Amino acid sequence: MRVTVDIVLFTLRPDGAATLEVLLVERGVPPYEGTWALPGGFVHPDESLETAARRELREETGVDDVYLEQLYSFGDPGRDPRGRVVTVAYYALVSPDRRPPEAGTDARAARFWPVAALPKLAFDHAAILEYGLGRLRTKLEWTGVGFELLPPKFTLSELQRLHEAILGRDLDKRNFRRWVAARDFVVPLKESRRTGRKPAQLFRFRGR
Amino acid sequence: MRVTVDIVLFTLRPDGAATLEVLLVERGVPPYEGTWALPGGFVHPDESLETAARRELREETGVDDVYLEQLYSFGDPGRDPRGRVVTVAYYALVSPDRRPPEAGTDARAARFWPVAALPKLAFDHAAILEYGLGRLRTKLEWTGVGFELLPPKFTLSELQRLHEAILGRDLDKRNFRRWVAARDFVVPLKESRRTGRKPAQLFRFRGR
DNA sequence: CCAAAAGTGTTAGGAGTACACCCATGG
DNA sequence: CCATGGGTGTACTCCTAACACTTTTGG
Repeated sequence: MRVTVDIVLFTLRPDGAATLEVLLVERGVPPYEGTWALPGGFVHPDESLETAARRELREETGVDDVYLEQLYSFGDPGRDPRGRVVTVAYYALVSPDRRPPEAGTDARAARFWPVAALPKLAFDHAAILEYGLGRLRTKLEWTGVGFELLPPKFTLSELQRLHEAILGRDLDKRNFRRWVAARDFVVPLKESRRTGRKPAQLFRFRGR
Repeated sequence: MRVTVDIVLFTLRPDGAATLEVLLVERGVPPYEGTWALPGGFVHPDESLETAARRELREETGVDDVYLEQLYSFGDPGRDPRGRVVTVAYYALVSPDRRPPEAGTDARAARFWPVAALPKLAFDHAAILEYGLGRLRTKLEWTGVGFELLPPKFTLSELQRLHEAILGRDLDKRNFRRWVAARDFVVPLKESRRTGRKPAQLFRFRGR
């Protein structure tokens, strides 16, 4: 019986609308050659599960240094045509100001896809992705997770658009700002962003 | 690389104080022969993870038909002296009116232990148990889970003692009853329990 | 001066918490 | 009649949700 890790890595494209995207790789080897899949692969005998997840992410996509959390394990017989494979799924968050992913080992291509318009996925990866999305939403409501998806300096409007993108609904500006202020997630900086309009106060996360 | 399942099975001893207990087996085979451990074992090639968890529970302890939910996967190298073993942990809940567990395959003994007074555990099972306990507590606060720990008919006081046992603190009787009523978790029955004192209204779960 | 995004307060309803007394029964 | 656990209401606080206008800047 073999064990793999698969990673559902979310990012946010800061294109005004702030669309939520997931990192996928186009498989370069059978099975499912040419099909898009979550990055992942077999766990080595001497590494922990989380280490394996980080290594696979780096090898297959060049993405490094991410927030990572274990999600769920999927192990139905028949989920992998190569035989019995149990996968431990992780979810990860990266800010969009990182260099774009590059295809690595066993991958023909690596890129982000908007969660609203995904290609057909290999194995049971559609189910894994769906599970990750659900977790991301609940995490966001109970804890402050989500900050990892933004660049180090950001405006409150950007933070709000992030939450709206993940939750899939609009939020009230004043209530959202009160909510953020009540926790103390963010620290105001001495800078503001001079966009074409009224300048916006910049913030960073508290902690790190 | 091999895959096991381990089950953290909670029950409630209805001894007035309502103590929370966990099912453990005394290992009858190496490694850790003679040490107490969570029930569990290797996943067969043709069964799902959850099926494996149910089978192991039945084989090792005679316990059947339980509420079961996946908890977390533990896979650090070195956690099992037999080599690299990844375990998928489940947590389970049973009502206390079931017949007592019986030692089965590979188990010298099987019994419940109060979570407040546990023996030394094999492998990394102490960490797994601790994780399960944490999950049980948070589940209880956000959802109505916990009902599975009671017999089919129960009084509100019994339900309250259950919550107190799991949360580890006392709850206000009136507030607790209002909380239960606000969700609609329970349905009143036409019976009451004639205990030595004022009879108590019996309830069952909605949608059992 | 206009377009565009930033920023800001008040009110109403719901949920949780603290708190004390009467009731029904069996012995 | 008394000991025991069953059962009930109110007031306060806090969090959430609804809702609209003014400010600053670049062009």
